[in-house]
Amino acid sequence: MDVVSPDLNSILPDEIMDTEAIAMEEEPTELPTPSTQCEPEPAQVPMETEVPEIVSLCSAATPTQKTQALTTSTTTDSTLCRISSGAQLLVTSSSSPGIKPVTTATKPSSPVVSQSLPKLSVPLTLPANHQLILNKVAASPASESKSPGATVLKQEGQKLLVTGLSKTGQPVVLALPHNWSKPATSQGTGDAKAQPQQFKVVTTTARTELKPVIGVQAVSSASQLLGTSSPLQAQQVKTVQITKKPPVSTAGPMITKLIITKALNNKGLPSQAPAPPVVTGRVLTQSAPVTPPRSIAVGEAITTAAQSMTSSCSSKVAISPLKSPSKLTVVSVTSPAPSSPQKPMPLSLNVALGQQILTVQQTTTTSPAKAGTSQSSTQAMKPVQTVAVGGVSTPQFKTIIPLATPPNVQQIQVPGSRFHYVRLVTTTTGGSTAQTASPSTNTNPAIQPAKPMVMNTAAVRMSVPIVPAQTVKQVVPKPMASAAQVVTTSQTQQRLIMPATPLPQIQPNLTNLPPGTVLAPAPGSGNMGYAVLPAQYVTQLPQSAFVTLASSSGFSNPTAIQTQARLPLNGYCDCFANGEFCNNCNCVNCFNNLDHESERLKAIKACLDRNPVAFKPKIGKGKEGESDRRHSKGCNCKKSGCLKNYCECYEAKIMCSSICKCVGCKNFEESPERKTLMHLADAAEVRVQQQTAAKTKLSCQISDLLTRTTPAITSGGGKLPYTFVTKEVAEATCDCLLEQAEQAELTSQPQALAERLVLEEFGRCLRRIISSAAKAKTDCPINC
DNA sequence: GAGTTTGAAACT
DNA sequence: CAGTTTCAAACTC
Repeated sequence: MDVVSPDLNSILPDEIMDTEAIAMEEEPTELPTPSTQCEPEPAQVPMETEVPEIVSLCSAATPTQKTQALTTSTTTDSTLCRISSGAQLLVTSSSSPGIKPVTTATKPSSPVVSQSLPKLSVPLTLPANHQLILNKVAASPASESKSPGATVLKQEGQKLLVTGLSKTGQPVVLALPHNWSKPATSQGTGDAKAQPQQFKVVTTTARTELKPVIGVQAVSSASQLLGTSSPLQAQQVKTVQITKKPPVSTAGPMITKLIITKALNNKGLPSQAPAPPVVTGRVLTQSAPVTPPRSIAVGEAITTAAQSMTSSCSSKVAISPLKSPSKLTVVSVTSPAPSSPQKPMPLSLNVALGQQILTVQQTTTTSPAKAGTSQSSTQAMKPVQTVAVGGVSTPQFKTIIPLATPPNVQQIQVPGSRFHYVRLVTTTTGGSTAQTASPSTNTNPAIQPAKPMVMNTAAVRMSVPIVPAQTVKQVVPKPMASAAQVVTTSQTQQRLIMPATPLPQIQPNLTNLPPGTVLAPAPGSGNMGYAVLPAQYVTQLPQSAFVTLASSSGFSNPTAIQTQARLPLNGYCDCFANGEFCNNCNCVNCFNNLDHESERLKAIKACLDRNPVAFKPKIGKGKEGESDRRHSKGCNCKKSGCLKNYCECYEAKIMCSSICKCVGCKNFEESPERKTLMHLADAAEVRVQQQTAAKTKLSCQISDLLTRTTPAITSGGGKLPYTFVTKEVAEATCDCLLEQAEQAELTSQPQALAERLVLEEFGRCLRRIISSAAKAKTDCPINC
């Protein structure tokens, strides 16, 4: 099960994330090829379906397991967490309070990985209470690792790697050990078979809409993290289920964070570019002080989280929504209940992205015998697991934020904040000693040892919002060891991937971790300011800049906000509203950039002060029991009848609801005007499709002729062969002409104009035929 | 492309 | 909370 289906990789975004902060190396070819058995099923379920079909991605997953997974997914009584389409995926488990920095190193067995994260490791020594900026701009997708700034996720063996070069040319590698679900420590736990570790994917179909509105990125990111190679159909939601493995290090509590973000938008990125597998996930694991430093793959991190859960720690996963067509992938973390009698605890997590709800299944290993169970001495405390997707997607960027490995992690609850923050302090690690999550010594031969992924990181402190507390339902066992789950300090392993595609209008209604969101320091909890930076930030950031955000003292000083320059940072800027830095927009005197970092942060703070939900998606799920999306605030249209794009409801292709204050609304189900508009829109779309198809057909016909007919073209430059005008070409041409005529008719063009349009179209067709013939003549003079 | 309309957000 | 102002997108010509 450790295996991540290669198919999943296809899901990976075209864009390549550029993470300068992360250094990664590709694994040696030794890695076993990923099992092909686990092919994500294309099953599609409406995105809003809360209980998506689960598909096992793991090779190890047996049909039975699939069935289980599905069954568990349907379970609703367990912990439910809604994940908004944030750009972040965060998995954390709290552990013991001890906050010792732990060094992380790759597994000794895996020599390769231990190379560094040059940038992070060295320069990133952050002063306490400071933050780390993680986002990075995606580079051109096509170029893969060769192109700087491109981060490519590769799956080798069962490992998932992200490799690439940052813009600065520094290697970036993210790896998911195939056995990531296994405990980091190579404890000869039971055989893998006994404990099925699986990835399961739940696929749901998103509703098909002209405009995919929902932050799909989050999903895709998650999928990337999983390393699935199968291409995701647009509008699919996938849930990955991970079976927990026994805790790795028993020494101490561990906290694992996983943040995944992805940017959908391809501004400036060639949308057509082939999508190389991209890795967006990174996980850092922090072992307890006692345990040796090590680096952990994502899977492992999750496992760790599960462990922590068992130890009455809460693990949280936040998935930021990415604006992707309609894919949503949720990674569920399965946590075994160590202390408890191995009863499987199905925890279902619901993720809502805009209108989408994902169910994340959490299964716990049922058999105690399995894995060398962690030493979780803690009692049978029910772990709290939270999955949240939130954040603002930034279209243009993907960000992977590597977190230093074994840093101290503190979960901090900021009063008044919906977000939980984790403070991470990582120490630079030589990296040589670190162990990979999947020990080669694994007792289960079936499980391929995960290749160690080494991430060197300098001491870094990172503050990351884990989960918006309010947005996520948490099931907290009464017998919590410590009441303050949220504010707990623990050591963790972390990886951050920051997001970012903006979902300007449609975002998950629940949790949002808006990139660019800055939260004031928790008065009582700490002196730290918290911020989530948009991916663009990274691009603008010089290496050293990663730290700069941390120092933003503006948070601590609320009064400073008052002075913020309103200028470009005002709410009118969509970039800013989306939590992004301005890039290629038309802003004048723009302050929404790194050059005006402090002003920007202040503005963000000010916005949040004014409107705590300023960065939340406007379109969310309706009231309980309502399946349709609706505008969170409702529109206020007066003249447009809510049938123009001025209306936010109409623009989002949703009906106005009772909360709207619009006047003369015609945007309701039975509205004839609305129906007419919809009909016209559909008709227009059909026409465009037909026209495109006709042109495509013509091109194909011509191309086909060129390849197979080798007509009697005289090399001497004689007449262009009329033989090109074959029956097929003639038919295709006629199609084009008819289409043109139809279009003219539909648009009520005068006959004269219609005729002219048809003739012009005919002229174009002829030119194309002639051009193609001439080209053929030139290209194959010999044959001719 | 310029000008107008529109409604959200900011502001008072 | 209501009215006004500002703004940029949507729309029209």
